[in-house]
Formats: sequence, structure tokens, C-alpha cells
Amino acid sequence: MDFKAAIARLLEAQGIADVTLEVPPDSKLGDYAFPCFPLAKERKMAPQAIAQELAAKIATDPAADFLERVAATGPYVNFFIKQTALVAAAFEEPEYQPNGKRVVIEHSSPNIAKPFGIGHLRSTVIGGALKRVYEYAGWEVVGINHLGDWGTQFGKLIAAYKRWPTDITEDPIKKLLELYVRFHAEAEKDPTLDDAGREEFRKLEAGDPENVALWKQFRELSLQEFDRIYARLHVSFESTAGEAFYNDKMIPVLDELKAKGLTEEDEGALIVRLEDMGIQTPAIVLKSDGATIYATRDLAAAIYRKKEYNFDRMLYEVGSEQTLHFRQLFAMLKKMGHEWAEDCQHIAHGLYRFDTGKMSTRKGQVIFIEDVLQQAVERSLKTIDQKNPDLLEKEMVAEQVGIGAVIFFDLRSDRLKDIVFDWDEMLDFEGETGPYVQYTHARLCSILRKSGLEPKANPELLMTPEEIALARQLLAFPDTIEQVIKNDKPHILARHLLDLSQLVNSFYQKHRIIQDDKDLERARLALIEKTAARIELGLSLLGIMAPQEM
RNA sequence: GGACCUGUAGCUCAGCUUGGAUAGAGCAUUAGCCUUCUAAGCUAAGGGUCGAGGGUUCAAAUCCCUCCAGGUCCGCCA
Repeated sequence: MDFKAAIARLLEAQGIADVTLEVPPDSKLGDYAFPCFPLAKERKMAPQAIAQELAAKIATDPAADFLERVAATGPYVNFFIKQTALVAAAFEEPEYQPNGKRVVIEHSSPNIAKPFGIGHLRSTVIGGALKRVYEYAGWEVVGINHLGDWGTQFGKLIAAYKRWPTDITEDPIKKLLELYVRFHAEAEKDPTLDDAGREEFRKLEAGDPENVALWKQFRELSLQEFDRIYARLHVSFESTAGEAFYNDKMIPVLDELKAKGLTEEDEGALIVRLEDMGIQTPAIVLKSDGATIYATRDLAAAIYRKKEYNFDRMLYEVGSEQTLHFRQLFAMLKKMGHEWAEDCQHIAHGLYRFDTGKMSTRKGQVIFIEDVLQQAVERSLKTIDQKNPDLLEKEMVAEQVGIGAVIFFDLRSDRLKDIVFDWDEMLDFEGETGPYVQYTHARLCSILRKSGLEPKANPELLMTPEEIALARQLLAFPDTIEQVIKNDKPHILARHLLDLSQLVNSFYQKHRIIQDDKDLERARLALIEKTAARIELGLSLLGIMAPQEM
């Protein structure tokens, strides 16, 4: 039962259309509260008088059988829910039916031949979490890894490889990174290198056999490494069509832009002016050397995806530094007459920084994601050896907990904020962390195992403040899911799970579950079982495993 | 110079979408809690001009304006 909705209906019956309810800060006041200030303003009456009048009317409404009582407390109407009704409702599991809508989520999108750095963690796990939450809520989801497998950078890489031949069969990504860094270092002194890079890319785009072969080799070696990481992060994609996939799809788009009179030539490049859309910077769709640019590919990609998937929404989980690019992209689509540009959204995130400044691949300042994962799993294993040395399958649990810590760290705060990278914070297992939530789950599982009794929900027996608070949090889950989807912010779910864990830990601390009163034990086991299942579900939506023991 | 994002406790962050009762957590500090269900836990204390100033409102961390600080971007990288 959704009490908020039920109370809203009761208030609406009194002629109040726009209802917002609050959970009072002090539970002694009641379970939900309706502030009468807006109504007082509208009706030009004292809010206290309105509260008294409403409370009296609702108290006699037979539809309010879930209410214990209604009271006017100053300018608020307070609704006291029957505690048995509240707890009973907490045991209901939300059910989502397929809603017939389809969302395309582009995320992760690392660059081929570059290391998978900590910067790509954000897009990978935020997109992954959104994907699972949408799926859970009944959407059909298409996850796309828009690989950066095309562009001038490959010209530079090929130029570097030809200039300084290197054996890249061993540890390919690190070797390729060294070439990339060396290229940029030497290009500082010798600007002709950049021209050479552009020339190699032009040849690649023209189908030069040698360059194409090199490109294929770089791509293949990179993908093998990426797949290893995706497996550990529990992320998968419906499509890995990268930028190269759209090579043969850009000419028609360019033709369409020209035919609609949207392009003009400027300093040798082909551009689209967007001042009329409120964007001062024009978008370049063809460079002065005749080569394409990412804006062209993203245009072709968007149009292709609409045709292929006919999405209701398309999300681009990409760093906030590309905000202007996406504004330009959506504006161009709109100008081309594609109304569905409204359905496209840039889901921006802040970046990982050092406290000294931005990380730069070009300067070789990179935190490799595999190093982070390895450190986390090592520390996790060390903790297990300390706290639970007899645990079976230590390595597997250490993997689940270590990876869980890293993913949760990334997902627990608002994606718009920058994160200053700090090993100690990322590898912390205490407080508001993934391992804390996992630990709570493992502890609940342990109680269920130890008792061995069959749980039996009995709201009449679950009346302590800790049980009521826990029930209320369980009840808030569908709201949380709705908020995550509305804002495309998985941290709302991460926070919900932290709150749930804190509440159940307080309950655990204060009340015995296994005890002589077997009816009470079975009732409390049911609450524990429900909470454990909810934590497992929530963590799985974030891409985190919930081990039974740790 | 322009655009967008961020600014809340010593540190890291929730809360702002939808204004409302005493602004919440975690870390760190201090004092407690393991002969009983996993102490990766729990309880309590101290710690706040919610960046600054104006405005709207009965009521502002929340909405509007100006300013300040940090970050990002501002045509041929993505």
C-alpha cells in the first residue's frame, strides 16, 4: 500500500488538488505531515484553522482505515499510520511490468590504444547502473559502447609507430601509450609531426592497406584488455559499434546538411552555425583537410540509432567537458528537422582529478583501472585474513568486496561533482562504503542461517521504533527507483542502501533476533530476510555482488 | 571576455528537482559497547554566519538577481 498516495487521495477529496506530504523530523509527531501554509495563502485563512478543519473531516472518513488517527499540530495536519499497516506494506515487493519504452544508453566508450584509466570508470559504472535500474523498472535497454576507434589520434599513433618501430605483442596498451606520449612530447619541439599524424589518418580513412592493418591490430589488442575489465565490473553491452562503424554513414548526413542549407565554408572547413539556437560556437563537420571529425560521426550515429532502435530516450553518459559538443549535436539534429533530438540527453559527470590538477593521458599521468582494482582486492583479502580467516572461497569474496568498494565509491556521490583521486578514500572499507553495505547483508544472511527457522511475517509483533523505521525505509524503495530514473542519478540508490544498512544495523544492535519467543523470532527473521533481499537487489542494480559471508 | 558545473562541520559528502517544524551522514577527535545472532558493526559528545550580499515569501540551504572562489569548455582532439 502506498500511504502517501492514499493520504493524497483523502486530501483531494477535501478539495485540495496539489498535495505535498512530508515525513516529520520527529516520529512522535506522526508518520506523514501536510503543511497548510500554501492553502492558507490561497484561501487567505490562518493555517492553524485550516489544519483543524481538515483533521476533523478526515478523521471521520471511512476510507482512512489505515490511519490510527489524524491530528492538527499547529499549522500541520499529521497522519498517524497504523503501525501494523505500515509494517505489512513493507513486506510487499514492488512489481514492474514492461512499459514498452526503449532507452539507448551510450557509456564507457574508451579510446582504443589508450589505457583504460580511472577516468573511464565513471562512465562505465554510472551507465551500467542506469542501465540495470531502467531494466528493473520495465524499460527495454540498449547499452552501447561507443568505442573511440577512429580519429586523428590513430594517424598520430601510426606515425609514431612507423617512426619508432616497437614490439607491441607484449603488454600492448602500455607500449602504445608510450608511443603516444613520446609523440606528443616531440611534437612540442617539432610541429611537422602533427602534420605527419594528420597525413597518416587521411591515408587510413582513404583505405591505405598498411595503415588499415595497423589500425585493426591496435583495435584487436585493446579490446582484449577492455573485455577483461568489463567482466570484473559486471558491465556488458548490446552493441560495441564504435566510431569506425559510422565511416560509411557520414556522407549521406553531410549531404543532408548541405541540402538543407545548414552548412557553410569557413577557413577551408565546413561548419554549421548555431547562433539561432543560442550557441555562439559553430560546429565543424568537415575539417579543412577534408577529414571528418567526431561531430560528424556523432550525427551519423544518432541518426543511425534512431532508425535501428527507435528509442524513446537516448542517454549519453559522457564527461561534462563535452557539454558544448552535445549541445551542438542536439541543436544540429533539431535544425535538420529531427524532433526526437528532444529525447536525447547528455548525462554529464565530473572528472577524477589529482589535487594538483587534471589528469592528462598525453603527459602519461594515468591511474590504470586495473591497478585500482588490484589494490582494492589485495586490501580486501588482507582484511578477510584478519577478520574471518576461516572463510571459504576467500579469493572470490575478496574480488567481490574489493571491486564493490571501487564501484560504490564512484556511485555514492552526485555524478556532476569532480572527484579528487585519493587511494585511501577509494580503498576505505568502513563507514559509507560498498563493503559496509555488503557486510550488513552478510551479517543478515548469517542470522538467517543460524536460526534455521522459517521466517513468518507478522506485523502485529514488529512494533519497536527500530522496526518501524526499517519498515519505512523498505517502503521508500519504489520512490528511490523513480528518482534515479527521473534524474539519471544512481547515487540516490546508493544513499538509499546506506540508510537501509544503518537502520538495520541499529535494529540488530538493540534487539535480539534469535531468542526464546519463537513467534517473535520468526517475525523478525521475516524482516531481516526482506532487508537482506532488498540490499542484494539494490547492490545488483549498482553492479555489485552481495556475498553471503565475508 | 563568454557559456556551463560546483561551493553545506577540520576533511569527504547527502539534502536543493517539488520552499516548511531542531540542516543530516561518514571520516577524523573524545567517551563507551564483543562469555549471546559476523566489532568491515553500534551508542553518545563536541564540531555549522549552508561562499558573500541583495530580492521574493508568513517561511529560503532550497526559488530569483549580483558578486566572489574552484573546475570545465569556448572551430579543425574526443
